Amino acid sequence: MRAVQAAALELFEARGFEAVAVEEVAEAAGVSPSTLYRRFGTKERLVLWDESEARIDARLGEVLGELPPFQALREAFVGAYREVARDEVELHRRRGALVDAEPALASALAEELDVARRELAAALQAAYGRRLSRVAADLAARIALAAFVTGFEAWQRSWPSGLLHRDLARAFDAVPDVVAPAE
Amino acid sequence: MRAVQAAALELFEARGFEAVAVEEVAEAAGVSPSTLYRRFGTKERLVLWDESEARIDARLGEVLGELPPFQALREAFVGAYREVARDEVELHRRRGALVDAEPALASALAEELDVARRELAAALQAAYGRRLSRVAADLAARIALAAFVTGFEAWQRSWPSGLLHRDLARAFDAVPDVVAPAE
DNA sequence: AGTCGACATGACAGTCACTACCATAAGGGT
DNA sequence: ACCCTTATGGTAGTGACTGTCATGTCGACT
Repeated sequence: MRAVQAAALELFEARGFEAVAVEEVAEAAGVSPSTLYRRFGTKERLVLWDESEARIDARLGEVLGELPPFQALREAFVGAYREVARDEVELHRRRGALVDAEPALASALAEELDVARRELAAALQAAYGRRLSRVAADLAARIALAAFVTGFEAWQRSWPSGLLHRDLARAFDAVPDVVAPAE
Repeated sequence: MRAVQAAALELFEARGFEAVAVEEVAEAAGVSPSTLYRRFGTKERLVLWDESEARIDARLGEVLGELPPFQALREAFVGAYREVARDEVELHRRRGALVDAEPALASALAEELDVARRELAAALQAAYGRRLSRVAADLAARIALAAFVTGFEAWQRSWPSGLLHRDLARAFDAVPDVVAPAE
């Protein structure tokens, strides 16, 4: 899988996402289109597929219920990226750059985040029960994802001087100011 | 356009979004597939196309710079829906129900919101200049859209007793509590 | 009235992501 | 050797979407 994604990134970076047919990626990676679709599902997931999402879920499982809802989300996202290997960070950056450059990928990312939002809201509801209304759980999940993506993009712009988990933390901490600015 | 959308909604509600081919919508509406694609662009936009978005933009133009950034966004969304005709509200509800029922439409909506987020962030930057950092503008736009959609969905669930603009206002007002809960 | 140009529409052919469906290996246990 | 499971490759389709060209319609201009 990693090898297939690597081959796909090479091709997409060189010639553009739309200009490369899935069949070419399959050939370059040495697998059949059938297998490729079975594993990745869509052309976009060749880029968006990410092993490290599991770490966010794991961290969230540890802190859910221990902290207030939004703080738990903050810790899940920030904590998950506190220790990542250097080559993995480089992969995040390449994929992020590709997403920024290709509208089709930006759209697909928006879809995936929408799915993630549903799962986060459901996890919050399960952990906090009726202490958290449906509307509040939904809002918390949406705002946390907003902070996450904003922090990630800020990190991309600050490359290579920035630290991902630090930029994420900054984005989360900026939320209260943005919502109720002193002005 | 309204007529075409009406025909599309009838078909999609009756037989499901995926089960209806664009060609069938074209025939039912009495236009050619060519024209249909030229006007709506994608199959999903047959449902998502919305005349009233212009009112949000208009209201935003009035209050941008007059209020603090997030308050301006709040007023743009809430104010735009304060006075809407009854049949138009009914159309919103039908389209919202379809979006909830059809994953393909939910994905497409996520994409459109992502585009809207970019435009909002750009408008904020233009209006507030360097008083608002890029990260803050991005966050404000994302959070406002989060509150908007959350409020819209809450309104759908409360139908027919709720008022759209009131549920929107509630969602926006819930944001500070969600971010920093007393617990 | 007649003519030209702009513009919307329709028809046609083609591309490509994606989906069944079936056949074929490749291990793994009995 | 015998299956049973699982992963893979191949093949034939579907349907959304694009590009292009021809046709009509309407208004402006002479």
